Amino acid sequence: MPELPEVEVVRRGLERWTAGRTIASAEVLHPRAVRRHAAGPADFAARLAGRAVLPPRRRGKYMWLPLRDPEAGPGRDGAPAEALLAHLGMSGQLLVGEPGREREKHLRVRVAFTDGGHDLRFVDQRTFGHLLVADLAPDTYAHADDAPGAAKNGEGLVPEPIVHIAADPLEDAFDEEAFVRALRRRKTGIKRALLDQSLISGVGNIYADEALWRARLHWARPTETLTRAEALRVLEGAREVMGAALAVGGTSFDSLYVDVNGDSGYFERSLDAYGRRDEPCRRCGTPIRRDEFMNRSSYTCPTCQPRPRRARY
DNA sequence: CAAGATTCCTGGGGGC
DNA sequence: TGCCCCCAGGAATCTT
Repeated sequence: MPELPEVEVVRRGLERWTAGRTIASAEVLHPRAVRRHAAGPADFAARLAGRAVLPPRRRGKYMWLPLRDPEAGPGRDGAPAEALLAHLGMSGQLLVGEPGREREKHLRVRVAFTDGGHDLRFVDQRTFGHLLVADLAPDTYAHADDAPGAAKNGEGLVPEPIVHIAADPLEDAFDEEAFVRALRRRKTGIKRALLDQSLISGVGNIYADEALWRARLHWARPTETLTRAEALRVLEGAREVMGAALAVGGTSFDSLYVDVNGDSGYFERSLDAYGRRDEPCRRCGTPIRRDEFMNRSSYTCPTCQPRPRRARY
């Protein structure tokens, strides 16, 4: 399941393989893959054809390729106005490879480039992921002191459909104090808050459990009872675990999460809580417990992460 | 308005 | 061996 580290691995692959190239054409093989592009698949393809792609950017689990008109000469500020926005959902893959290779079974969108080199394919078995072309809007999380000239790569801009997505904890723009304040103002359980992308982005079910295990907090802990120190501990746990996962190429349980070259990450063996039902806690040896919550699994150590007397879901 | 429930989707795997 | 059912879960959209 692609969360922040997995998406970042893909973003880096795109940076290497697509930045600076010009799109020749795009082909939508399954309309559901572009369902959030309101103007429809034909408009989606038309907006990509002939555009050059700038280095990819990412916020949380979303990534985007700012688009530029290659013929735009001097006299304009050169700042991109639109971007190709992608979310991988549960099973989405962005793959780069030889144009002539066989079509993947769940190929949804194919993008060809004017140089005739490697193409870009969006493959998605469960079709929870999607692509769209969107206007770029000012980023409310951006620092005001961005370097001059940065705008030409779309810095300080974010696709309009994701302006409500909070900064992620690996961004410079992430405001720790604002996060702690917002978290403690909520009246819900800590895990639900971590999964709410408008508070902190990039955290999904796997890394939420890992961050909580590191912080020694139970998933049903009411946010309004968290101390400042506890809130910072969860944040630190999230940063550490996602940073460690990124360093080894992300987490992969099967062939559904892969980088742009189709290779899997190695972080699964390093998980401390997620998926470890009945296995000994790596801190204290107590068997890890699985609970059901929000129609998904939550894994905790009953000793290190005792259930609060007053639980919130 | 905020919190919680519902909804979309497909193939792998377990049970019988 | 085959079939049925459950399960995985991000986030928009809904209901309360």
